[in-house]
Amino acid sequence: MKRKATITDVAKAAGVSKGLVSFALNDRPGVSPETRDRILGVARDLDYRPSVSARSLSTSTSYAVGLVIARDPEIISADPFFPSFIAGVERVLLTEGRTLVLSVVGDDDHEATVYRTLAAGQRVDGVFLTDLRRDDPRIPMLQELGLPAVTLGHPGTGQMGTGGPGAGDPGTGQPGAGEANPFPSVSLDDTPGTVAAVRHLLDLGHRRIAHVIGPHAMLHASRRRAAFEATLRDAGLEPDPALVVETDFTAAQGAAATTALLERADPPTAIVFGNDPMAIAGLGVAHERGLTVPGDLSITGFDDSELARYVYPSLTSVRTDPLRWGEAAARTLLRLVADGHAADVDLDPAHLVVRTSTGPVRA
Amino acid sequence: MKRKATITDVAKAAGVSKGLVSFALNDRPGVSPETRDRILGVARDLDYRPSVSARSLSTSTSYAVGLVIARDPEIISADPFFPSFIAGVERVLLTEGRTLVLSVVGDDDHEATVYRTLAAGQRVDGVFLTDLRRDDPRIPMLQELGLPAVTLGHPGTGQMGTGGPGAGDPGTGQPGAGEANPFPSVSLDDTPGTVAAVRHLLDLGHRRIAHVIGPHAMLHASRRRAAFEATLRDAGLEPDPALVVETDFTAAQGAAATTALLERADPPTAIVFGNDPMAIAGLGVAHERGLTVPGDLSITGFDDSELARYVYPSLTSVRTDPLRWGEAAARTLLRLVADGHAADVDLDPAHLVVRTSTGPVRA
DNA sequence: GAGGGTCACTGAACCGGTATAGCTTCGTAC
DNA sequence: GTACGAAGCTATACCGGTTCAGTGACCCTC
Repeated sequence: MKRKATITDVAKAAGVSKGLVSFALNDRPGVSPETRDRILGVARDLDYRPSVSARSLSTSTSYAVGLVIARDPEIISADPFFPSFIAGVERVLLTEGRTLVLSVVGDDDHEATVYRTLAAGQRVDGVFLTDLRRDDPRIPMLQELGLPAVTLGHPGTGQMGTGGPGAGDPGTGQPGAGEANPFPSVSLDDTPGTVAAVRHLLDLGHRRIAHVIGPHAMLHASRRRAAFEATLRDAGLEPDPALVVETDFTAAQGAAATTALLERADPPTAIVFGNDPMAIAGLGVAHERGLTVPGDLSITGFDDSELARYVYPSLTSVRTDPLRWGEAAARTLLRLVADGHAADVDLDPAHLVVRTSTGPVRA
Repeated sequence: MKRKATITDVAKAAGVSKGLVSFALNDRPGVSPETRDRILGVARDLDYRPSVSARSLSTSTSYAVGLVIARDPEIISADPFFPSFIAGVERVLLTEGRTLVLSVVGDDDHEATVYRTLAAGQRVDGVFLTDLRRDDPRIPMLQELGLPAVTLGHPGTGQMGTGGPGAGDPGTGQPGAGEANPFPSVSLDDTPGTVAAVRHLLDLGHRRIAHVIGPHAMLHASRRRAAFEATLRDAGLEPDPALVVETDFTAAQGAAATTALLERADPPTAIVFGNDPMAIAGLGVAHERGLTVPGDLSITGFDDSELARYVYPSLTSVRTDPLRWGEAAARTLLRLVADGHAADVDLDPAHLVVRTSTGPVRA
């Protein structure tokens, strides 16, 4: 293994100053075409690659972006959202020569430390802010740190985009309409998907519909809950709080929630789950108890993971396209870092994919 | 947002030279206890954090390790192995102040480029080598690049550890026993798990057992196949090549393979799947065709993901503990980077977790 | 009380890039 | 024929750490 070529080596070999090599490589004006070609040729011959740390040091740029995931390892592995999202992010970063610095922290305490470390150590130029929480403390913190960020969804209204057509969403409102999002957001409005799922069940005749949601602290959970309840009210039904169960998104809690719901004196005839793993676990519990799906119980998932299509019965789910979400978020973050600003992006809203886990309520 | 404090600020504030500050912070001898305390105090007051790029530049160390995943985004999101593995890696890195640089590349062409870029740009100090392939070209490449690496499993014999007790493994042998692994390996012998799965099915009376495996090019696929076939032979059965189906690890191909197997004139009575998503998809196909599991068909998975416990019927699977694997791999890689060498690690071998997707063959 | 050794500390070089002021050289305008 | 401007290039400072040779001060020893 021979020593790596530095910019000085290239300069010497090309018979110019290293400043000029820098100019040529970053194609800036002030270099004659012939010299530029010669320099580029020499660089190629020497297999020269600029040192990222040296470049970072002089430009105060790290050429990397960060993703901090504050969820239990268990949950991450079960929920296909993040892997897909990351894949989308990578797809963009790769073409731009940036890298992704990933941090998985179990609990929230460490989370703040991680952001501080990333920011202070100049490890990353910007970060993605996922799983937004109510009055998310990370937003002022990142502002104070001066670390650019892109939020997944609007902090004010969860992932609400420009407003789901006709969704209403009277539950969440704009809490503190004054506090605008200081960061660009990339949103995929999941309200229409939730609404469609509930309407679909209503159309099938269901009246006792349960909702198994994610952690209350996460904005999208409360937003989806609001959409869920608003849709019921639109149909003239009063939502029953006892039919809303909060979980941590794991299959284990999805199963437990299903069991609890089915053991009630007046069990629901349909359950809307907050993600696919929980829905699949719910499917298992139903079978276990001798219920048929969708005969005795209809079930819907969320995110439309690959497996949804292949379980039995195939799972009606809400498609959110995390891959595209990751791509859009990455593009927005890179633009923000480069230009100092970037426009909000609204992706195609989530929509319902009807399969065979939902059916008419038993007469 | 005020400017970040540099080592020079600390030095000035403490009234010493910056060299001494560096010594104090990296607690090296040659600093009096009082001075050290004073410096550390000042550093804390100023909320000083060393710049990673500056440090990287002078030490030629990036304080980051890399993981390159060369699988389709689709597959990664379906297969819980990598998320868990990454979570394990993170758990260790976090305590050591290192970060993980992740790269997801769809196809193998880009893979080489990514390694070269990571190495040449001094982006990472070392990498994890996953999904080892037969005569893996990445090994000589990394050697040539001088980039430290840790392999998941032995390149010679797949993930074989010190040899599963009594497993025999006459199929794989040591191909080219001369080519030792230049890198330390962290292995989790999955042969005992495979053997146990097949034995379990044989004990239940199954004779026509199919095997749905991962890509042939990946070492663990061929190793598991060998273990599978050896176990059949031990029982006096001749393996039927038609009952071995190669897939890309996606649920889609798992479903397709199951369909193909069940449409044969002499369908298998049990199927051993290479991962859980495929097994779950297989479960779905069986149900779809009106078969009961395990009455008409027994099914086993691999990796024992969280969902395995919650599908119906609950999935008999082989537990491999990717989380612990990640932790061990990270520790080994850090040691390798720090000391220049590290010992191979053999984790507890995979073992079978029997649930309800396997049962006696129908009389 | 001079020589030797240790300890605490300083100052400057260095890592490999980028940024910029300044120096040639040449062409053109008046 | 001199002045001026621009193009092309060089030299050097700088980013923020680490490393190491060197400098005093102090103690010990004979």
